[in-house]
Formats: sequence, structure tokens, C-alpha cells
Amino acid sequence: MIDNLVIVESPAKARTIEKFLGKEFQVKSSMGHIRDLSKKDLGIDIKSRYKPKYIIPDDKKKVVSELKKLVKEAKTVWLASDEDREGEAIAWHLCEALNLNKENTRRIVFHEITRNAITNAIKNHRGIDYNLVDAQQARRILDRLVGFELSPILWKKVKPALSAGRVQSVAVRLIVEREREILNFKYISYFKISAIFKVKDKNNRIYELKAEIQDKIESEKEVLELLEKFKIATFTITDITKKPSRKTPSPPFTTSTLQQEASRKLGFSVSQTMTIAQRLYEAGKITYMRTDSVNLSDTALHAVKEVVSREYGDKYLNIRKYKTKSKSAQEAHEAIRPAYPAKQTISGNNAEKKLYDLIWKRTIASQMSDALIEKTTVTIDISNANEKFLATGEILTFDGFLKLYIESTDDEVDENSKGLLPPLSVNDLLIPVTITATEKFTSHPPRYTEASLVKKLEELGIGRPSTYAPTISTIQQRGYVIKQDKAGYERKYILLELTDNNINKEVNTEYVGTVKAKLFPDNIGMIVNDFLVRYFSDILNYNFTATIEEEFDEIASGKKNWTDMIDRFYKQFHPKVVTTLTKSEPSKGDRHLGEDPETGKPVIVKMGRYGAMAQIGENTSKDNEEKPRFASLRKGQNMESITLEEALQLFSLPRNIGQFDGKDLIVSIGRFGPYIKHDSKFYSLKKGVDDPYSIDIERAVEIIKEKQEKDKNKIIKSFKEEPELMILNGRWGPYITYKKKNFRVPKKTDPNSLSYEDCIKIIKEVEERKKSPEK
DNA sequence: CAGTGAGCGAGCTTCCGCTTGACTT
Repeated sequence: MIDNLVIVESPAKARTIEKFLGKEFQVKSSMGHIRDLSKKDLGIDIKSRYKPKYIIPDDKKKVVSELKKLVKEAKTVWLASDEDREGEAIAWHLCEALNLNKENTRRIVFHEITRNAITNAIKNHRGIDYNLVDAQQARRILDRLVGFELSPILWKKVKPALSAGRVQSVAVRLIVEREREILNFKYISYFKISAIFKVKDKNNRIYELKAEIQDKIESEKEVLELLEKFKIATFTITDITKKPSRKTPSPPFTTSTLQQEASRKLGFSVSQTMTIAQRLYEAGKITYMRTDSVNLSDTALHAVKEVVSREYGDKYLNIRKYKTKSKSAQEAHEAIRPAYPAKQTISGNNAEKKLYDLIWKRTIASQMSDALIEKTTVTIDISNANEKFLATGEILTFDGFLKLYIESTDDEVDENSKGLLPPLSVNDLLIPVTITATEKFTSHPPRYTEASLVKKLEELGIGRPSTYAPTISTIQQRGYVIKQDKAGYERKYILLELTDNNINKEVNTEYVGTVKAKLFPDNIGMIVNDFLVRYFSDILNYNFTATIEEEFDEIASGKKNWTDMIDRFYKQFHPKVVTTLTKSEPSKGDRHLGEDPETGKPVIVKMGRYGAMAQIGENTSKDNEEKPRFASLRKGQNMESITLEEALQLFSLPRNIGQFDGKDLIVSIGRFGPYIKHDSKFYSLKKGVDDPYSIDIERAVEIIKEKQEKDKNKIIKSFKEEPELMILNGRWGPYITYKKKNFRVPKKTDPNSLSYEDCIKIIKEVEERKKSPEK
């Protein structure tokens, strides 16, 4: 018999709490939700006021049966799930699934895991908040209705196995629209003029001063006119202004900001960050990693205060309470912080150490003083022009939190100004050394990274800390979005320089536009997005979630009935589903590119069963008509921007480029990339070196000979006893192959020394190990 | 391992949010 059973959501939390509570308390975890809507069908009885059909999923059956057993033995059950919509629903589902009775069941909540907080919570127990539960049910059911009614439309009208949902479809929309913005972006060039001046101080010491004209100059002609004027101009300092400013540290990490900083500073993907954070959490090194709160508990603040005072002195201490900006935040947890702020470093692997270091610094810095900066702006008048040169300098008068932590940004840094200015005074005369006009270009908005997409979603109030990483991976899995690098290109720019009264013009090249790990929409993502935006613009609206969240809040505060809300939504949503299913044309992204010059037949691109393709000729049912010809688009080719020429080129494969050893050489592109087929064998073309559309016979023969040479060295040893057993040289070193299965040759073993018996022994050992996994 | 794309129809796919392991290479 146990006196008290406490149920929390996570096992790591259960372990820590158990330490605080005495022997009379046993703490167990539910591992999140224990019931969900049935997955076999819609899981909602529309006709009976949207009655949900809840089941216990297979992977939760074990947890539930264990909890049931413990409940029977317990005098009192304490439901200690999180204090938000989902947490309240978990508590309620536990009541239902475990048949808890009101007399000995209590609902408690606590925001921090300290003895005080927990004993307080136990003193202030309450019952289940059914309004909050209803708000969760409304959220759950709306998401199910949207997801399970929209997805099948896509299967029918676009392609099987696609998906749509309140969160993922908007995430895809952001990426699609950003890409179109980039495709349609027109670069505008302009000029920026900067100068290096010489200036003398009272003691005739000479200093250099860099200054810039703030305004953009539109044309080269205007630049030349200005430079001509500068030849005879005098430059005078007319104003020196000093302005103090301050920088404030960023608040402690939430899931979203941790993902962003880990991406920028450490190059982690969103899911990498979460996996590493999970390990740190389970090891008791950080607090919970799925949170939207920037709040630190009093205990944490106290510990941070000690660290700052000890390490940097009280001058650097500034205890602050941060407030969340995000409206959607439910703040069931603390911010992400070190469990023990006094610990600056931890043991663990490299990634864990780095992420911990980031969290530690951010947490400590958040309680440190502002950095004080003095910014000086020097205005330089030009005697014969209205433009003004400005020189700016920045000095740090007090470093404050910057001693420890500098937040990075997605934006490019302003490389001008900064640093210390030479001693100057008003009316000083400046002698120009060189005045340079550089041609610049406006730049398109950046593509999203995983982390910047999370940031945007959070701003829109879409998704939750626990779903950011899964959402990002879903939209990639469905093929809507690809994370990839893109090579830059060379761009020419004009440089005009005025030195010693001579104007010199140069045209230089710069390499721009290289991007890494950015999110690009794929063809199917664009087609699905356009379809959904066309027929379900309300759900694809960026404000849809924010609007329904307000209604969920009203349900939570008891002002609204959840079935009424869902009913109103469904009555306008479902008819659209029906009409779209019956009336809309299949949407394959068809685009007519022009006519094939050889046959005069139309050339189109569309989405086929196996991806984007080009087609010459129409589909006809008549037997006498020729079947259309098909060719897949190549990776990275965009249905929206592909030209007729590019599409026609796809049909030039397979290409017969001649003969070698009396057999044809056929070049084509297969599932694994471009290849040469010769004597019914396949030879891959080298990535980035060979082009299947232009490769010639000499190079093809070279590739074939190279491969044959390699294959010759492939067999290290074969055996008379068993022709199916061989030792081969592979990509990762020697290996044994036997009946189509491969086995690694143990390290530090000379493969030539292995006998037939040795090989059989190795194979048997591996097979044995597979059958009986240790532990 | 080295393209496929007609049309028919069976049977499959799918959401968001809360949580961990269980898997494979």
C-alpha cells in the first residue's frame, strides 16, 4: 500500500520530484497524453455534437496498465501534469482512463521543481478545470477535422499520401511565398560613396578618418558629377555629436530562441538541438527544453546572482524579470536554464558541452548589467554640394553582459563605423586621400532556415515548442520543402575612385549568393500550396491560428461552449470540402511551355506519379495517335521557371554517342543519376564533372576503363569451396560477401590471410550476435 | 539498382501536441 501516488508528464521530472517528497509519495509519469482520437477513422461523431472517440494508443497501453495497478494501491492520487491546456487535458484523460474517483483524486500544479513549490502545490490542491479541458478538446478536434478532411482531397486531386494541416500548410506557404518573392525580385543597383580623409590635430599629427555619404546615389552619371565637384571642394567638420546608448541582454532561452541561437552559433539543425537538449535534461543538467517561458524561478535567480557577484562583481549584476512577448505562450515551465547555474561546465560529449555552454552563458548574461556605449557622429560638409559625409565611432564605456555573451543575428552586420575616432574638433579641415564610389545592389529577402522558420511560426502563434522540430521534419518528409545549399554566382560591379584629382573607373567581379542549409520549396510543395490557398484561403491565412486561439481562450474562461464553436467552424468548412472534392479539377501544376519545333506538338510540364515531368504531345484515347513522350525533370529544376529549351533538352536522352569494342555507348539519367550503358553494364558519370548532354566518346571510354580497373582490384580473395563467398575491396575497406550479405573484416586483420574457415567463423559470429541482442 | 507516366480499382496514406525509447547503419 502506498499513501500517495503523484503522476507527472515526464519521467525525468518524476525522478527529481521523488527526491523532494518523502517515502509516503510515489511519483510516476504518464509520458505525455495517454489517450487520443481514434486513428482508424475520423475519430469524431459529427452527428452527436462532435463527440470524440478516444482510445488508448498501443504505445501507451503499458503505461496505463501500470498506472492502473498503482492507483488501486494508493490512498490519494495527485495529478501533477502541466498547468496549461494540454496538461489539464492529460489530467482529465487520466481520470477517465484510470477510473479515478473524485474523493481521493487531487489536481495540483507547480511551476518550478523545488521542495517549497511542491509542498505549496500540495497544500493548494484543486479539482479538474473542465473549461480548460474543453478548450483542449476543441483544439484537438479542430486540428483533426482540418487534417483529416483536407489531406484526402490532396490524395484525390494532387498526389497520394500527401498531407495538410493547420500548422504544416502555413509553414509551407511561408516558404513558397518567400521563394516567389525571390524569383520575382528585381535587383536595383546604386552607389555608395565613402572617403578616406587626412586630418591634422593641434600638434600637426596626422590622422586618417573614414566617412560615408548616407544617401544612395542612383546612377553612375550622378556619381561622376559629384566626383567632379569633389575635385575642387573643401571638406569641413561642422558637427560632432556624442550620444550614449545601451545594450540590454537577451532574455533566457525558450525552445524557439535556443533553436535559433544553436543554429547560428553552433550550426545545429532544429532536431539536433532538441535531441541534445533532451539528453542534458534527462541527465539533470538543464531544465525542461520544451517551453515558451522566459521566466526564471527565484531559486534560479538566487543561484545566478551568486555566480555573477562572485565572478564579475556586483557592478555587473542586474536581476531582471523578463516577460514573454509571444501572445500564444502558455508558460507551463521555466525558461531553459542550467539546473545548477553554479556549474559552468559539464561532462559529456562535445555537442552537449557546447549547447550547455550556450545555455549557461545566456542565462547568466540575462542577469547582468547593460553594456554602455558612446556613439560619436561627425558631420562633414562639402563646400560645393548638399551631400554630407558622416563618420561614426563607437566605444564601449562599460561592457556589462557583453563580457560573457553576444547574441548573433540573422542580418548582416554593418561593417562601417565602429571603433575609436581620432581626436577631432569642429571647423577642422579635411584633406581627401581617396573618395570611392562602389556600385551596390539591393538584395532579396533571405530564404528561411529551419530556425528562422521556427521564429516566424512562433511570431504568428502557430505551433508549440513540442511541435516545431516535428513540423519542420514533416514538411521535408512530404517533399514540400528541401533543405539544401545553393552555389553563388559572379556579379560585376563598378568602382569609381577619385585620387590625386584623377577619376579612375574599374569593373570588378564579386562572388555572391552562396547559401547553406536553406529551405527551398519543391514543385509538389508549390502545387499543394496553390491548391490549398485557392480553395481554403481561410485556413491558410496567417492569422487563422491566432483567431481560433482567441476562441479557445473564451472556452477556457467559460464564456463559450466548445461544441458551439466547433459547429460554427465545421458548418462553413465542410461544405468547402465537399465542393472542392466534386467540383475542382485535378491539380497537377500543368504549365504549357510552347511547341516542339520538330513535331509542332505542345510541350507541357506537370506533376506525375513519380514527380515533376515534361511531356510532348497530348494524352489521347485514340489508338492511331502516337503516345505522348515523357521525361522527368532533373533535381532542382523548377516547374515554374523551366523554359521550353530546358524542357526539350530533357528529351535528348538517352543519347547514343558512338561505339566502343563494337558495342553502343548509351548515355542517360537514371534514379541514381547520369550513367553510361555499355555492353549491358552501367557506369556512373562523375558528379559535377561530366554532363550527360555534352559528354563525348573519349571521356565515356575513360570512365569505363577507370571502373573496370577498379573492379579488377575489387576481388581480394575467392574460395574454391564456396563460389558465393568472396573477400572484396569496398568503399569502407575490405569485406566478406556471402549469399548477398556483407560482413566487415575485423580491424587490423590482413584480409589476404583469412582462410575459408576464418570467413565462415566471422559470418557465424555476426549472425549469432544479431539473433541475441545483449542486455 | 539503372524509369516509370493510359484507365480501372482495391487498399493504403493524413492532423497537432504531450511524452520517450525502439529502431538501423
